[in-house]
Amino acid sequence: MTRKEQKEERRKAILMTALDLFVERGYYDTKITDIAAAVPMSTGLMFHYFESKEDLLKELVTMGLEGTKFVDSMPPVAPEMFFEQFLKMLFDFSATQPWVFKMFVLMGQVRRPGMPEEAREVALSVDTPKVTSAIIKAGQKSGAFRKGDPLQLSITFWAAVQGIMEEMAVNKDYKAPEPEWIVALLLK
Amino acid sequence: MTRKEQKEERRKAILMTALDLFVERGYYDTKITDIAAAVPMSTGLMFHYFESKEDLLKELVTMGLEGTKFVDSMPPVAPEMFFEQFLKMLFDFSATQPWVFKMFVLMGQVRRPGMPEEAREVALSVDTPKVTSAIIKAGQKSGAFRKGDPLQLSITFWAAVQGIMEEMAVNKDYKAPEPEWIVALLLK
DNA sequence: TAGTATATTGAATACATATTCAATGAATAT
DNA sequence: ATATTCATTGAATATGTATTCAATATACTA
Repeated sequence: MTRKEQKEERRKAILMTALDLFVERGYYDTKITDIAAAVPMSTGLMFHYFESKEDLLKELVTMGLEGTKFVDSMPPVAPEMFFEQFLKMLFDFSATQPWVFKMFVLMGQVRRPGMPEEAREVALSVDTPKVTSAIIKAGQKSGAFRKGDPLQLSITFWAAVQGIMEEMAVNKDYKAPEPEWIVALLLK
Repeated sequence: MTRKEQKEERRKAILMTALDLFVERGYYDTKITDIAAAVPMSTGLMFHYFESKEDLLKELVTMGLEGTKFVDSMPPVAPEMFFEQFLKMLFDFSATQPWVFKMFVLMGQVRRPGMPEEAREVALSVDTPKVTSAIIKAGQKSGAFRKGDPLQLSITFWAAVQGIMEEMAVNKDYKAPEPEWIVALLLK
């Protein structure tokens, strides 16, 4: 393994550790020393790999942004199926690929006011509720979805999902719910 | 107005300002100087009214705990109605008594790991999901509620509500959803 | 093997922010 | 009226934590 690859490995280890801690304890309550201790490595070395704590967050969110592209790779399905399949995938990830799941949670957290500006802008650069409101509109036409402003329904849905995922990230005793429970929010 | 009353007023003003900021920007990103500037008052004076920032948070959460008692004052209703009425009340509060609403959001936030221990313990001292799982169980008996572990359903419901309320607290363009959308999570 | 680049450490520094404090003004009591 | 208590300020201090840095070890290059 080349030195460059080594470095890349180490960077990833830091990123994954930071992701865990950011999601479990929150960005501001996670200290650089906490991340360093968990990797483990000295605190000073952290700055050999990342310019700053904010930079670390920004890189994570940028990765997360890439990740949102996997939505595009989902096979096209009817609106009635889209949300259920998406949630199924997401909740399965929570067991098989926790980092994908945590990334999703982080993206939601970083969108909130008060988070470091640069990272926040990256997180806000994809507007999921707007995208999925089109799917909801289609579902309403076909009659399976409940009446109501599609954007409001969409925001409500994703806000509920965010709340549930944060609970999952933090409460180890809590098992992922059935996707259909949550999709019921949208259906007639 | 006596001096004692004056002081009480001022304390309340600080508490309400802090509540706004804590909910909108998060506890750790809200600086004492931010609260002081918003009240407004000098930063030093803050410590004439409260021992510390953590103490301020703890007093807020203690108030919130009192507030949970208003649930007991809700007229007894059938399980199918309980959640819908509760949400209706909560969402109405978001317009008429924003502080009650924000308090609810804050309680949820302070329960999370990484928040100051004393305040967190107070917030955790009431276990809403456990309480309402009994109502869900009753609703399942009567046939209106969907199948599934009552506690898991209960946690899911409140996690979704928390997510939606945080969205409301932060996104001024977002209008409160219809309670029935969310209650659909529990119903058959 | 010698020399150069990279990785690593932990202590020193810089910085942000919570908290204290000495001084001043305003209200209340005697 | 004077004394006493409380409210208020803003600057000084303490504290916690991000960041830098000089020193050392380790890995690569020729």
